[in-house]
Amino acid sequence: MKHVTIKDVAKKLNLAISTVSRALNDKYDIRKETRELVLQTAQEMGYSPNPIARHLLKQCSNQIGVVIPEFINAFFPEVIIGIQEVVQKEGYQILIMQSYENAENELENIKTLESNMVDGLIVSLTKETKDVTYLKKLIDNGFPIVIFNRTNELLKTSTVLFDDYKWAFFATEHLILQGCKNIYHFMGTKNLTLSLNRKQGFLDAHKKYKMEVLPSQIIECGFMIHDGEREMEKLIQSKDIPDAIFAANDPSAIGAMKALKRNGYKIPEDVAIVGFTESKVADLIDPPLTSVAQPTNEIGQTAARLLLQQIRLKEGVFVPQTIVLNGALNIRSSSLKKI
Amino acid sequence: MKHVTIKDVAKKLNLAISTVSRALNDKYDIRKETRELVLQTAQEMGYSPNPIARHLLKQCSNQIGVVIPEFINAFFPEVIIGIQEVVQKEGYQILIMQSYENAENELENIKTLESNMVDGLIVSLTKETKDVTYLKKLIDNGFPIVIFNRTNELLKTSTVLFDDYKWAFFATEHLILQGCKNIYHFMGTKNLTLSLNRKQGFLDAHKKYKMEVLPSQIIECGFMIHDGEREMEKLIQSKDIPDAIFAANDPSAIGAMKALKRNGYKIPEDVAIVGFTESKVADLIDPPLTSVAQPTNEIGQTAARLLLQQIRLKEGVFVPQTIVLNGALNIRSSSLKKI
DNA sequence: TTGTACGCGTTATCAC
DNA sequence: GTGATAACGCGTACAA
Repeated sequence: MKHVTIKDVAKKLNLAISTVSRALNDKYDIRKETRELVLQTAQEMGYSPNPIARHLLKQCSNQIGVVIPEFINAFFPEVIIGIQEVVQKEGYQILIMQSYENAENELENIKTLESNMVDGLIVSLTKETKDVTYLKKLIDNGFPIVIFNRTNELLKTSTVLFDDYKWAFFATEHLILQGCKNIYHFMGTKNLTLSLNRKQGFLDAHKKYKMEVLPSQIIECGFMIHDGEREMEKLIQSKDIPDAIFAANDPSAIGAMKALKRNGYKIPEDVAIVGFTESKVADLIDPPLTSVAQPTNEIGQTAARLLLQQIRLKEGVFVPQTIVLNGALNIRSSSLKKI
Repeated sequence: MKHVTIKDVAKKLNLAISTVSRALNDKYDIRKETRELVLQTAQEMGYSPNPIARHLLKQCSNQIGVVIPEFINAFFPEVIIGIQEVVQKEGYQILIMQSYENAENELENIKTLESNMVDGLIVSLTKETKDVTYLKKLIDNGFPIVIFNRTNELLKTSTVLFDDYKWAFFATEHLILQGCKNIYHFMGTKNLTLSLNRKQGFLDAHKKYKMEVLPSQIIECGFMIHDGEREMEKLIQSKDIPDAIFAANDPSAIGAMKALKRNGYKIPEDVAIVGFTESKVADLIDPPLTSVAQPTNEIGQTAARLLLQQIRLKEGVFVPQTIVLNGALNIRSSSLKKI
């Protein structure tokens, strides 16, 4: 697997390395004939430039690293497609690493990408990430980083967020207006800002209608189907059945539905369900799931644009921007008590 | 974002670069005290080795590239998790690139990873990939590559496959035994071997029961929900309604279900449905979908093991292995005509 | 035990 | 226009 190098081409043509380099890069003054000769023989010999060498010299790579917690749920893959749509046009490529919702993997992924000289990083934190000192250090040193959705208050850099508070409020209000009196919230892990915002929306909707919320109505849950299933099963075992559940995302809502159906409860008659982060299957499952839709593609595109902007800033002063995107509540039968 | 280099450390300690290098790599004879001094100051200065420089020198990177067609469907992400479980233990990291089911992107991804000096590649082809000359050239040059699931007959390298033929046969037989007389097959694109194998299983099951298959019963379809939806909608428009559908994967089966339900057809009474490549939502949708389960995690692990084996082979003779994994048919109500 | 010098593949800055 | 050379950061054979 010997790679053909610029040197090989130079030797073959009895030219200096620098001449070949110039021909290849179409630089400075170079005689047309020599350039075309070089180009042609390079082609024939199967030469392709070695980006590694170029990175070492230029200290940049035209590559962007993307670090996400998981890609089992459709959310992150969809965001990545948005990212790719933007950066590809500008000649950048993305390298994706997933952390498997594990903070150690995340740190290692970030270090790997950084030392591979990506020009910038787009990150969404693991549900377990508590210590962000390394990321903070990178940001403080001026390394271009954009965070989306799952962030941490300590990270002062450009961020793309969803209006979690507002839509959690609306989702909860919708359940209240359906006549639900005992709504439980399956919240995400506490170290994520989005979990806190969604919880706050849940609380404030109750406050608006002067309804009290007991601590037992808020259950810290994971983001996967089995998490929702497990928590719901626990409730069922202890005969503690709410009349509605507002889950922090669709998979945990779907898990709750699984457990409820298995135990003979009817949705929405016995328990109404609302999810978050509209998934492709929301309207396929039985019953179709009411959910808050996030603009996944737009999140990716926005994050990518902010990052490219930051990368190209060079010497100017970098002012972090936070962009909050809007969504929609797709109401389906999982939450409609009366028709 | 100035990186601390080995040179900086050397200068600070008034040592030669090579001494520092040796201390860091714990090589040869080096005085304990100097080594510890170097280690400590390197730590203090925040030194971390530059992998790019190391790649250039060593011509290898301890990184493995993974190129997949898409990750909207759960299949590929699950395979990647299997890959990661194996390679991480051996000190390798994976860089993931997705081709968006586009052959051009795929080629570019492969080239990027190769020239970034990944030590090997794990690839599953795009549904559109017809020209595999570049991959073939890499393989012929001895570059370690493992293909899984979506392959092409020209690629003579280690491959991890699913027994598509057998399980397509069983899935079809199941429908026949349910009394279906007019089964349609939504097949994958023709250039993928797996599509041909699944089709052949479909045909041979009919042959076993002496049932004829008309060309119109086989419809080339994509792998996404909207593909199945579109093809089913076409059939409905032309009043050409089968009594069963065997789809080449779950999403296209789900798409077909969507179109059928929207048009008032009952599943399985009017049309029975069987999917392929068990997805997480198969038993959540309405009605639960019968599907062939593939061992996604095992596919990933096996591919990773074959690749590591090939990478470490060094000078030995490489003998490509093809490993065919087994699955299961999960029968649910979408295909049960009588209970 | 430590320092010197070279090379990995490029590009850029000099001379000529 | 073209050639020689330094540099990017690291590892290592060789000299000291």
